[in-house]
Amino acid sequence: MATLIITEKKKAAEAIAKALGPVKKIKKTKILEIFLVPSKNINVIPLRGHLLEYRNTDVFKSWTNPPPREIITNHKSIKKFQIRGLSPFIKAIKEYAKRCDHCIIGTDADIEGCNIGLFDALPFVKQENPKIKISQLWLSSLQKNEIINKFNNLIVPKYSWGESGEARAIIDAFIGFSATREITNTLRSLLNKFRVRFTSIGRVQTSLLYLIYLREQEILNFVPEPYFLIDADLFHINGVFRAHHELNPFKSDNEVNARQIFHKIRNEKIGKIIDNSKKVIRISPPTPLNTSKALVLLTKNLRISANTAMQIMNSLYLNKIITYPRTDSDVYKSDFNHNEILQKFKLHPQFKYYTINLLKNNRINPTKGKKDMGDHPPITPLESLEVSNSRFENNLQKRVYDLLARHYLALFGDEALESKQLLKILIKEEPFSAQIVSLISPGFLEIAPFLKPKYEEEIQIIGDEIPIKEILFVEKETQPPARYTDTSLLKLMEKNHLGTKSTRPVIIKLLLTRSLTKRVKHHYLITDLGKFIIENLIEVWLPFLKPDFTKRVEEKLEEIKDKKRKLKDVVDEIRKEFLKLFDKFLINKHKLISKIDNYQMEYTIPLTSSNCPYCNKNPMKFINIKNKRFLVCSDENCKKFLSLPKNGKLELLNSVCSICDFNIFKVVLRKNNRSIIYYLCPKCWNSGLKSKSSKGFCNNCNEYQIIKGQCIKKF
DNA sequence: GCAAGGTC
Repeated sequence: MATLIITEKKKAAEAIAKALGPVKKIKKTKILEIFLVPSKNINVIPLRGHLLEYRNTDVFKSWTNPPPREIITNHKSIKKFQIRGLSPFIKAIKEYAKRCDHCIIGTDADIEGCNIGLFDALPFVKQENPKIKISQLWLSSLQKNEIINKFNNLIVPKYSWGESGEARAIIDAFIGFSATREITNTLRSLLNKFRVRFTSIGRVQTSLLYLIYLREQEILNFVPEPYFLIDADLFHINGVFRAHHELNPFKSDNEVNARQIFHKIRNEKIGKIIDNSKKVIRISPPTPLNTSKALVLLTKNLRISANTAMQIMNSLYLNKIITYPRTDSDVYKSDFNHNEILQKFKLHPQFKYYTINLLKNNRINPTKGKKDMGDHPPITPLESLEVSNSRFENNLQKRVYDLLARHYLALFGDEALESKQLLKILIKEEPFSAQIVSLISPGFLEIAPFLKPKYEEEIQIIGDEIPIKEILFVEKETQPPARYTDTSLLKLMEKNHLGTKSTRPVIIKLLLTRSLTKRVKHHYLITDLGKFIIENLIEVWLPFLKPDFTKRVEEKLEEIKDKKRKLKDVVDEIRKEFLKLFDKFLINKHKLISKIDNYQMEYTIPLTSSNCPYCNKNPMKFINIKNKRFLVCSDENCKKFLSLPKNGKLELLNSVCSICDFNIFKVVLRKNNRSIIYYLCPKCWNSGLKSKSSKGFCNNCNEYQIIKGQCIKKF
C-alpha cells in the first residue's frame, strides 16, 4: 500500500510528511524536492500553485484571424496548457502515480486549492493509474495534531469546489482574451501614438481602472464650497490651545451671521469656562494581521507599493523570518505556540523590556480578529532579529520586519488609556469648545508607536476665566476627495470583491505597467490612454466595468460550489451575457474609430513652453493632425494663431529664439531619400511671411544660428 | 502580445 499525497506548496508538503513520521527528502531537480515517509510508504509531492493555465488553441493564436469574437463563441478557442517550467512536477506526479494505489489531494482547503489538486494534478495521476483510489485531505492548519487527525478522517474529494475555480478560469480567459484583442486591434493607431504595443481588458483590472476613473471625475467635477470657521486661541499655563465656535462650520448662506459673531467678539480678552470635564477612554490593542491588513499597514507606514510590500513579505517568509504571508485568517488557533516566539523576543535589545513585561504580567494571549479561515495562521514573526542581523537582505526587509514584529508584540499589550478633555467656553455669550486628547498610559502603543494618533498635552486650568490670545476668522473651502494610494486601492478592491489577497497588489501594478495609470507622489492617476479607454467603454460596456459584474460572477460560482448549478450552465450564461456586450461594442466600433482620428484635438495637444506672442499670457497649442497644423493660443479669449510650414515633419523644441523668445521648431524634410533639417521660429517665420520675404527661417537669420538645437549668437 | 489565479 503506497500513498501519494499532492500539496499546493513545499511548506505544506513538509509539514504533512513530518506529522506522519520520520521524513526522507529526495531532491528531484533544482526546483522540486519530494518528502517521503518510508515507515508508512507515503510520498508527498509539493506543487507550486497551478500546473495548468488556459491559453488559446493553435487556430486562435492570431490576434486578428479568426476574429476575437469567436473566442467567446467557439468552445475550442481556449484550452488548458502546462505552465512553462513546471514539467518536473508533472513528471514526478506521473512517476509516483504508477507506484501508488492511493492518491490523496492535500492542496489548500479552498476553491483554487481544489482546482489545483483535482483539475490540474489529478488528471495526470489518473492517466498513469486509472484505478487509483482518490481521497482528499482537508486541513484547517498545518499543525501536527490537525494533520494526523484529518489524515485519519480523509474526505470524498470536493469536485464541485474545483469546478467553481475552473469556471472562474474559463470565464476570465474568454473575456480577457477576446476583449483585449478586440480593443487592441480597434485602438491600434491610438496605441501607436501612446507608444504601447497593446492594451488589456480583464474582469478585475478594467473594473479597477473604472473606479480610478470615477474618482478622477469626482475630483474634476468637484465644486468647492466656501465655509467659515470662528476659532479662538486661548492661553493655558504652558502655552496656547485652540477652541472652536460650536456652530462651526458656517456655510456660505450663513456667512453674514458668522461675520457678525466675529465682529462682536474679535476684541474680547477673557473667556469664561463653563465646563471642564474629562473622560478616560480605553483603546484596545490591534488584532492579528492577515494579508490584507498587513498590506494596508505596510503601504501606509512605509509608503511602498502593495506589490513591493508583498514581495518583501514573501522574501522574509522564504528566509524563515516570518510565517506564510498569504493568509485570510486574523485569529490564532488556541494552541498556537506564542510562548516560543515571545521567549525569543525576550532577548531582543529593543523589544526585550516590553516582552519581559508581557511575560511577567502573564499577557500571553493575543487579541482576536474576525475570522479563522483555516488556511494559515496570521502573519507572525518567527525570529527575534536586530536591525543589524545579516539575515536581512536589504533595508526594506528590515523596515517591514520591524513593523510586523512590533505589531505582533502589540497584540499582547495592555490597553492604551486616553484622556479626552472637553472644555466649554463662553466668549461674550458665544459658545466655544475645545477637545484635547492626550495619552495617559501608552500600553501596547509603546511597542507600536505607528498606531498612535496625534496626541496633545493635557491642559491645566485654574479658575473659571481664561485669557484670549486671539479670535480668528478662517475662510476655507471644501476639498475634493483624495486620489487613491496603494493603501486605499487595496481597501477599495477588498470592498468591491476585486481580486484576491495575492492578486490585488499584482493588478495595481499591472495597470501601471500597461500605461493605464501612473503613480505620482504615492497617488494613482489615470493616464490619458486609460481615460480614453474607459470613457469610450462606458457607453457600451458599463455593465462590465462596474464591480457589480464580478459580484454576479462570484454568486454564480458559489452556486457551482454548492452543487446548485452546473459549470457549463454558468459559463454559458456568462458567455451569452458577455457576447451581447461584445456585439454592442462591434456595432459602435465605427464611432470609436472616428474619435481616434480626432484624438489629438481633444486630448494630448502639445503646448509651447513660451507664451503666445499676442497675449503674452498663455502657451500656444501645437495642432498637428491630418491636413491641419498651426499654433493657436490656448486661451479661449485670445485664440490668435501662427501658421506653420506645410511640408516636412515638425518637432517642437524646448529651446527658444533669441530674438523673440518663442519656441523653435525643427523641420525634417525628405528629399531624394535624404533628410534635410532646418529650423524655424514660428514668430520670425510668420513675420517673414507677412513681409513676403523668405527670411523667416533660422538659417536666414543674420544675428543668430542654431547649434545643437540652441539659438546662439553668430560670431 | 492577452485574463486571473496559484506559488517561488
